[in-house]
Amino acid sequence: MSGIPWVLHVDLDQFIAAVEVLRRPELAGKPIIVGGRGDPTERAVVSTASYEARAFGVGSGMPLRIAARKVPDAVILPVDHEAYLAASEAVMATLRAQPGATVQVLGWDEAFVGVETEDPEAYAHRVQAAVLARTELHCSVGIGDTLVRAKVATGFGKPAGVFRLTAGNWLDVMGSRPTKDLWGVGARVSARLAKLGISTVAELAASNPQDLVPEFGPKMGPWYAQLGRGDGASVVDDTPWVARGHSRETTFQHDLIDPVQVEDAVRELTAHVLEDVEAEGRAVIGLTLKVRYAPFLTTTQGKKIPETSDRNEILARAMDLAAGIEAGRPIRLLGLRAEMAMPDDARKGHTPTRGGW
DNA sequence: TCTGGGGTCCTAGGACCC
DNA sequence: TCTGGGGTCCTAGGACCC
Repeated sequence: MSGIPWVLHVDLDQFIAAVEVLRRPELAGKPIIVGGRGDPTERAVVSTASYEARAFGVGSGMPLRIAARKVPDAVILPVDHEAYLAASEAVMATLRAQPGATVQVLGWDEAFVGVETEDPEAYAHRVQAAVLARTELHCSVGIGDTLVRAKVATGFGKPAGVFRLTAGNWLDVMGSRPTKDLWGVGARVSARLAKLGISTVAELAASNPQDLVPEFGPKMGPWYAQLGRGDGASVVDDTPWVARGHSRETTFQHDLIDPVQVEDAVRELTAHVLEDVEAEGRAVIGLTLKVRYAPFLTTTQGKKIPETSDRNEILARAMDLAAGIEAGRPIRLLGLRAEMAMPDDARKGHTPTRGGW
C-alpha cells in the first residue's frame, strides 16, 4: 500500500451503555446510567451515561445518587468489566485486521490507527463498517497528521462520523476554543494559563514556549505550547504496553475507625494488588499507601523498597506503611499502589497523555 | 448522604555526595 | 568564619486521562 501516512483515532460511541443495550435491546433509547454496583444508595460514581441520560445533565464522575436524582426514570446498571473487556477485544481485533493498520490501544474504547493511504476518509468509513459488522457497535473516527490532531478531531465526528484535522485547518477549527478543549489541559492548567493572559487555543499556539517555563516547568511549559499548535508525534506505536505498576482502591460504604478493621483492609488491599503483579510475574520496587480521611483529606506515603517478589516481604512493607495511619480518625478510602521493576528495554514506552508527543 | 478506580508523568524540595 | 556548585536520589503531591 502506498500513500501519505495518516493517524486515525477510533473512539466507540457511548461504549459501555452501547454494550449494555446489545445484550438487553429493550433498553435502546432509554436513559441508562452505569456505575458502581448499580445501587444509587451506595457511595459510587457514574462510569458512563447514555446520550438520553446525558440530556438530563448526567456525566461520568458524578456521584451515582445525584445522577439518580436527576433522572428518576433512569435504568441504573452495575459495572461489568468482563463484558466491556470482551467487546473491547473484539473491536481491537477488527482494527488490527484492517489492511496496513498499526494499532495503538489507548483504553477500552479507543485506539490510534496508523495507515498510509491516499484517501483517509474512505479508509475511516471502512473501519466503521468493519467494527459495526463485527461488534454491532458504532464508532467515530478522527483523522489527523499528528496524534493530537487526530484525537481532537474525533470529538467533531461524534456520533458515528468522521472528521479531519490537520495543520491546515487546526486554527480555523480550534483557535477560538478555550484551552480546556485540548487533550491534556484540564480545569487547573487552563486557569493557570488564563492567569498568563492565555485563554484560547490560538493564544496558546502563538505563545513563546519559554514564557511558559516559569509557570509550568522545563518540560510541561513547552509541551503546552506545542499542544496549542496541535503539533507533536505522528507515528502510531504498537509496541506492547508494559505496566509501570498496579494499584487498588476501596471506598468504604461506612467510614472505618477501628484500627483492627483498618489493618484488615490494608491486608486485603495488598492481596488484591499482588494478584495483578503476580499475574505478570513482576517484581515490586515500591509501595505507596493512599489514605483519605473523611471527608476529603487525602495523603500518600511510602515508595521505594528493595526489589522483591516475596509475598510476605511485600505484605510486611505494606503493614509498615499502615502503621503511619492516624489512629482514631475516620477513614473513607484506602489505596495501595505497587511500582514494578521494568525490563531494561521497556523503560521508555509511549504514553497517552504526557511527554514524548 | 458530595467525590470510583485504574493508570501515567511531572515538579518541588530535601537529603546526601563530591 | 563563611559557605561553592554540580549532581543524584527520593518522597509527596499535583495534574490529567479513560
